[in-house]
Amino acid sequence: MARPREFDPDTALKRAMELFWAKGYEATSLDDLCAATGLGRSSLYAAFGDKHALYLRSLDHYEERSIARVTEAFASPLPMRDALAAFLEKFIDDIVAGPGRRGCFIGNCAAELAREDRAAAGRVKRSLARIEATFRDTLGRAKKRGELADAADIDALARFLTASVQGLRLVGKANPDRATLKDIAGVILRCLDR
Amino acid sequence: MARPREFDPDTALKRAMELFWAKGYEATSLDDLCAATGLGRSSLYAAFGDKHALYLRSLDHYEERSIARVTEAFASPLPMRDALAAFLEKFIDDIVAGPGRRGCFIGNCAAELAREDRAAAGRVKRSLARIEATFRDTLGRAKKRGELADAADIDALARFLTASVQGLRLVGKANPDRATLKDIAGVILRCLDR
DNA sequence: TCAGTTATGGACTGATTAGTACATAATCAA
DNA sequence: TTGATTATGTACTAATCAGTCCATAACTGA
Repeated sequence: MARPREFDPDTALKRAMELFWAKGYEATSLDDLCAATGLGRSSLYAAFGDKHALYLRSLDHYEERSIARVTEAFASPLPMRDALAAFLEKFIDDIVAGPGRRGCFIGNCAAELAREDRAAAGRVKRSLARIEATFRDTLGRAKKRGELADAADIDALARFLTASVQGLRLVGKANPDRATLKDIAGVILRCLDR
Repeated sequence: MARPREFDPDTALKRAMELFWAKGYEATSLDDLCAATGLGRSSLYAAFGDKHALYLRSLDHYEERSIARVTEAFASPLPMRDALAAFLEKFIDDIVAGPGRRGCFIGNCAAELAREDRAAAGRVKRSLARIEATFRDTLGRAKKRGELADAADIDALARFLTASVQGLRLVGKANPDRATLKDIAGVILRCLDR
C-alpha cells in the first residue's frame, strides 16, 4: 500500500514511558522524546498524537506492567505473608540498586498532576484501584486458607498496602537506604499478623 | 536611607510557597509567581534571587511549618496512640475538605525532583529526617511511659510512620475519599498495639 | 530642597517550547 | 515503470519561558 514504518511503536512507547517516568511530564520536552525514541517529530505525532496523549499512553503501559508484576508476585503457592515479604524485598532491591531515583511513575504522576489534568488524574485513580483490587483478591484467598485472623478487615488491609507501597517508594526515592526501607517493610509485614 | 519595600517578604514567600505546592516547580512560571505575590519581577528577584532559590526557600518554609504541626500534635498529654489518632484524623479532614488535591509539598517535590536537583533533594531528605526524628522522640517518650511493648522497635516505627503519612497523602491526593483514608489510618494505628 | 540610595514597573532578550507544513523518500498495486 | 499512499526529516511558527536592563518613583539624611 504505502511506505512502511521504520520503527516499532511498542519499543518507542516503552522508551517514551521511561523518559516520562524519569523526568515527569513538564520537564520532558518533545526534543527529549524524539532523542529517546529515535523518531522524528512527524513520526511521533503521526503514531501517538500530541505530547499529552503519549503521556497518557505511557501511564497506561506502566499500569499494565505494574498490575502484571503484583499479580505475578502473589501467584505463588507460598503463604501470603511470605509472598508479601518477597515482594517487598524485591521492591527494595529495585529502589536501592535499580536505575536511580525514579520512584513510582503512578506516584510521580499523582504528585505532578496538581495541574488541571483530569485525564491523568483518572489514570492514577484507576491504577491505584486496580492495585488495591489485586491486594484484596490476594488477601481474600489468604483468609480463606486461614492465614489471616477471622477479624481481619480485607478491604482496609488492601487499602493500607496500596498506600504503604506508595509511601515506601516515595521515601525510597528521597533516601534509597536499605536499612531504612527494611525497617518500614518489617512493620508493614507485621500488620498482617493479627 | 532609601525607598522602603512596599510588600512583606514573609507573606510573599508564603504565597509563592502555596503556588509551588499547588502546581509544582516546572509548571509554575515567573508570571504566575508575580501574579500570586503581587510583586513585579524586579522586586521578586531582588528579594529572593531566582526562581530556583525561591523554590528552595518555599521548601524551607514548608518544612518548618510541617515540623511545627507534628510537634504540636504530639505535645499533648494524651497517650501517644490517641494523639496519633487525632493527628491522622486531622490529616484526613485536611485532605478531604481542604484546598483541593495539593498533596504534601515535600512529597510532591520528591516526586518531581527526578531532575538533577541536588539542592531540592537535600531539602526533601532533611525534611523527612526531621519528621522521622519527631516521631522517634514521641515514640521514645511513649515507650518510657509504658504505652508501647518493650520489644517495640522505635526506629522502625518512626520510619514506618514517616512513610505511612506520605502514602496516606499521596493516595488521598489521587482519591480524597474519607472511608478509604480512615481504613488506612486504622491499620497504621494498630501497628502501635504490639 | 537636593543628593544619595534603594524599590518598582515595564520593556526587552535570547532561548526553548509544542506543534505544523511541506518537500522528499519508500513502499505496493497495477 | 508509474501512480497512489504513507513515512520521514527539516524548517518553520507563534507562544512562552527565565532572567536582565533601565528609567522612574519613593524615601532619608543633610
